[in-house]
Amino acid sequence: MKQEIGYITSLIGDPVRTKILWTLLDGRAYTATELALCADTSPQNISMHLSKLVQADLLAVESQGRHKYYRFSRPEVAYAIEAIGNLIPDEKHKKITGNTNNAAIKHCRTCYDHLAGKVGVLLTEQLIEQKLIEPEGAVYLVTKKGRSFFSEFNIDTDELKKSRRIFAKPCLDWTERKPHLAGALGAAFLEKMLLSDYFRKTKDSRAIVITAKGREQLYDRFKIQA
Amino acid sequence: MKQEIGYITSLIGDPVRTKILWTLLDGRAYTATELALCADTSPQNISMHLSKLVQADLLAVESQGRHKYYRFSRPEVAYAIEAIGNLIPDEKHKKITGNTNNAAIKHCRTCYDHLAGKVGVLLTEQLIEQKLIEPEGAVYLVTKKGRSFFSEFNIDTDELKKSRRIFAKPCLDWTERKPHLAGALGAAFLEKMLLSDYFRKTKDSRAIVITAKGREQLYDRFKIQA
DNA sequence: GGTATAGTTAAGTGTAGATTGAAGTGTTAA
DNA sequence: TTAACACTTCAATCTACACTTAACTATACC
Repeated sequence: MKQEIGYITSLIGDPVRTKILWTLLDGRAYTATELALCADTSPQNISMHLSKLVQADLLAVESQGRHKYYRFSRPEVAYAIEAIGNLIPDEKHKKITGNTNNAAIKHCRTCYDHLAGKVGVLLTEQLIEQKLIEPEGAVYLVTKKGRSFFSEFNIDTDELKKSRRIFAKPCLDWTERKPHLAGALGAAFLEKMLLSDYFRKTKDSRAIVITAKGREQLYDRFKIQA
Repeated sequence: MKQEIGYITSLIGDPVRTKILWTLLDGRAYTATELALCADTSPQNISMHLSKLVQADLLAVESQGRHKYYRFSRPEVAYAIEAIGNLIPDEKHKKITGNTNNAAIKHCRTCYDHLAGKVGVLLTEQLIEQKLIEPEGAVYLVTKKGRSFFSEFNIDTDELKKSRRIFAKPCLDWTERKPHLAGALGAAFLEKMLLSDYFRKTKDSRAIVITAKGREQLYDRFKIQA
């Protein structure tokens, strides 16, 4: 039973669970009650749904005091949800989540734990253009020039490669339909840019706002007018 | 309603519809009754499910006489289903579809309309190794050497590029977890290899058998012992 | 200690939507 | 021109499983 796709699809298929997964796509860990709010349902109900998702190894839990934090158990889950997002009938992507601020989310957002949207795609294209990373098969390699670039952000690429997680790979952007940088490097890069206050996360959305500082840097380094 | 993921996930979530989608993953077009057999349900029921999938633009229909042939409306649907396949709990992939011939399907199969499985991945690696195609961003480019290679198979790569479909891209293999060649080129390549009788499709499975001729060619050209 | 908050578990209920049965349209082939 | 076949449509039925109500455990903080 557990080894069939039907098991996975039926899990993903429930509207409440879909909302949970869609919410977690911003890469943050959420508590059960936060998710209950997002999915607009009761604590008991969300608890039931979450336990099913954990049992199927789609989500992982971590207890912190009386809170329980839920997040994706592995990046493939996020990739699959994104792939499903790609199937949403086009029609100019009118209502993306039923929310309103779709312009912002198309422009600049997180995809699991890395940068996506128009800005994410442009940035990735520039990293390649400037020969900081280069595509090789279905992954990206970091060039010598790239290694020193990332070290400016306190990212030790050699150290990152040691992690179990895939180092750097393209992830298809569901609004731009072009690839953006994902994997351990993509995650680290976004993390450092958030730390450097180039970007700031928004409260209840995957949208990300670009700070004045970030705007300046994006233009100076990459000629991106964000 | 139609512009939300919940709409898509709930469609994919039904067990009968999942079976339909999983079956169509071999790239063939199936009639309604064939699909009813695969999904082990009644004609009326399959008709209802199919019409929902068509309405959502996940499937396309073509009438031929009194038959109706169903297939994926676009490659992204197949990619999404494959991405979900990647989420099946590992445990050595014991029961892949509930069928028995899992060894064959892991070794050599179709993924939508191109070659996948161990052989598909090895072949793709060799195409890169021999500099017939080269990765560039999230797509593959065909080298000059590659152009003449494919023309041996009566594939006019320049002509192929004119189609709306993405020319050549890596697709993550859900058994090998490595990329294999997809897109218009991947589809054309498999088509020609089937025509040349290197491979033959099997009746009710995505598994593909390698002919003696194919085995020879794979070794001679690519040093692949299949 | 006591009280508030976070989350879980168990039993009973309700309903969306899959399934079935019966009757229909259009197509093929004898 | 009849019969068999491929598929659809429309009610009627059935049922899995999400949701609720209620009682419970565990942690936090005063």
